[in-house]
Amino acid sequence: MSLDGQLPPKMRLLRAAAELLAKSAGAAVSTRQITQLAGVTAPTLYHHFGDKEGLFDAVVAAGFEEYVAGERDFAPSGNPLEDIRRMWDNHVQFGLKQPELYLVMFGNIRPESRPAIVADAEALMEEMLNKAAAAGQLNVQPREAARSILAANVGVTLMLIAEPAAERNLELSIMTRDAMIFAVSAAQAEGAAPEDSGKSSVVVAAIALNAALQASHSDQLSSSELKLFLEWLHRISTSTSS
Amino acid sequence: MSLDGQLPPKMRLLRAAAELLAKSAGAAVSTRQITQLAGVTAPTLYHHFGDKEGLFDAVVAAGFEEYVAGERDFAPSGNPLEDIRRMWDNHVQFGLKQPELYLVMFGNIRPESRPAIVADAEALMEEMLNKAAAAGQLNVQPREAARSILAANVGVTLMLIAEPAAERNLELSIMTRDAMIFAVSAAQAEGAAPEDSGKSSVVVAAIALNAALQASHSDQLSSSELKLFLEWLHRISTSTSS
DNA sequence: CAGTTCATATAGCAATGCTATAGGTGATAG
DNA sequence: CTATCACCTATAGCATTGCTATATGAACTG
Repeated sequence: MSLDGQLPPKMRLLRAAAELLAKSAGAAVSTRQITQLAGVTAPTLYHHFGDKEGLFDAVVAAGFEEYVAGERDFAPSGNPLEDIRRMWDNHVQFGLKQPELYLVMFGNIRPESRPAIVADAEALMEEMLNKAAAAGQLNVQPREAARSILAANVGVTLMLIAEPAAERNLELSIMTRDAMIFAVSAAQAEGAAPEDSGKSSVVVAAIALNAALQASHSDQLSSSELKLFLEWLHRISTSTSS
Repeated sequence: MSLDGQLPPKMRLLRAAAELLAKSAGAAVSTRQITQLAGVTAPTLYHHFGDKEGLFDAVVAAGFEEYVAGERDFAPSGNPLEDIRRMWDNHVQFGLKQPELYLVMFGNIRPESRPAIVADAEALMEEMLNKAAAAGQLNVQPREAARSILAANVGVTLMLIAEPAAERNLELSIMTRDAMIFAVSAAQAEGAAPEDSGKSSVVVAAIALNAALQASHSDQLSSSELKLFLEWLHRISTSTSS
C-alpha cells in the first residue's frame, strides 16, 4: 500500500512489521496485515523468514541493535556504578518509547524458554559490572548482580508500560534502581554493616581481584594454574563470612 | 471426555480450562480443546463467560484466591519485614508451581492496560508494609515501597520461570529480595548514612505516624483537619533532606 | 539457447474465536 | 395438568488466522 518503494521485499516486510507492531496498541498483528502493507503476498514472508516468529525475531534483532547502541553510547563517567544507573534508565526509556517492541523482546515469557535477548542484556550489564568489581565497588559476583539488577529492571519497565501513560511515575524506577545498586555495591561495607548483608573487605577485595584477573588475560600463570586460582578466589568471594 | 461428572457445565469449563492451561507448557489453549474436555459445546462457554478472556479471567480469579490465601496463611512473625520476606518467597513459589497460570496473571502485560491482579497484589503488599511503617521500620511511603518491591518480585519470578527448571537458581530471588527490603527499610538510617539514601529519623518517624494515623481511623480530628494534617505529614515524609 | 536457482504469486487448507438460530429443560402460574 | 417463560445448551457455520503445495517468472550459468 504505502511501502511500495524500491526497497527489496525483505526490507519492506521488516519495516511493515515494525510499523504495525508499533501502532498495534497491544492488539495482535496478523501476517495478512503485514504482507498487505508491504505490498507482498504470504509466501514471500515465509520464504524469507520461515515463520511469523522468525519475522518478529528479525524485528527484535533490529530493535536490539538500537537498544545496545543506547546502552553503550555514553562516555564512561569514571564511576561504573553511575554507568549502571544510566544503563538502567536507558533500559526503561527504551521500553517506554517502544512498548510493543519491548513487550515482544522482554515480555514474551514462556516457561523454560527464555528469549535470547535476555541473555544478551545480561551480558551487557555484567560487562559493566565487571568494571565496578575491578574497582572494588561490588559486593557480590558480577554475574549474579547483573541477573538481579536486570530482573528488577525488566519488572519495573513492565509495570510502567502497563500503567496508563498519564499515571506513569518514574519515581518507581529511580527508587528501585537505587535500591538494587546500593544493595549490590560495596559502599555499605565501609559503614556499619546492617544485618548480615555487609561483606568483609576481604570478600570485596577477592571479588575485585577476580574481576581484574578475568579482564587482564594475564599469562603469568598457566591456564591450569589460573583455573585453580580462580576457583579459590570464587570460593572466597562467595563465602558468607562477615 | 473425562470431566463428565455431575458438576454444572460452568464448573466443568473452569476446571477444564485450568487443567489444560496447567499442562499446556506455554502453548496456546484453544476454546475447542476446553469445550471438548468439559464435554460441552462452544455456545455454552460464551453464554457463561462471554469471551475466551472472560473464561481465563475467571480461572485467574480462582488462582488469585489461592495466591492470596498463601500470602496470608502464616502467623505474623512479629517482625513485619520478615513477613514481607515470606510474601516475596510465597509469590515466587506460586509462580514456579503454576507457571502458566502465573504468566496469565502477571505476564500478560499490554500497554496502558494493567491486569487487575497487579493492583490487588500491590494492595496486599502495601497492607503488610503499613505495619512495618507503623513500627518505624520503613524508609519510604508504604505505597511506593509496595509498588517497587512487587515490580522486582514479578521481574525475578518471570526470569526464573523463563529459565530451564534445572538451572533455576533461587539465589537470584533471595538476593533481589533482601536488596529491596533492605533499601526500603529504616535500618540503614541508624548506621552510617551511605550516599544520599539515608533518611533522617524525623522522616522515618513521620512515615510511621502517617501509617499509624491512617490505620487507627482516629476521630480526634475532624475530617478536614485530618486531611490537612496528613498532607503536611506527607510533605515531611517525602522530603529528601537527610 | 537450455538448465538451474532464486523469488514471488495463486489458491487453498486446517484451526482459531465467535455467533445466529433453534431446540430442549425446568420452574411457575392458571 | 397444561401453558408459559426464562434459562441453558446444541447445530451449523462465518470470518480470520498462520501456513503451504504448487506454479510462474526472472536472472544467472553452462
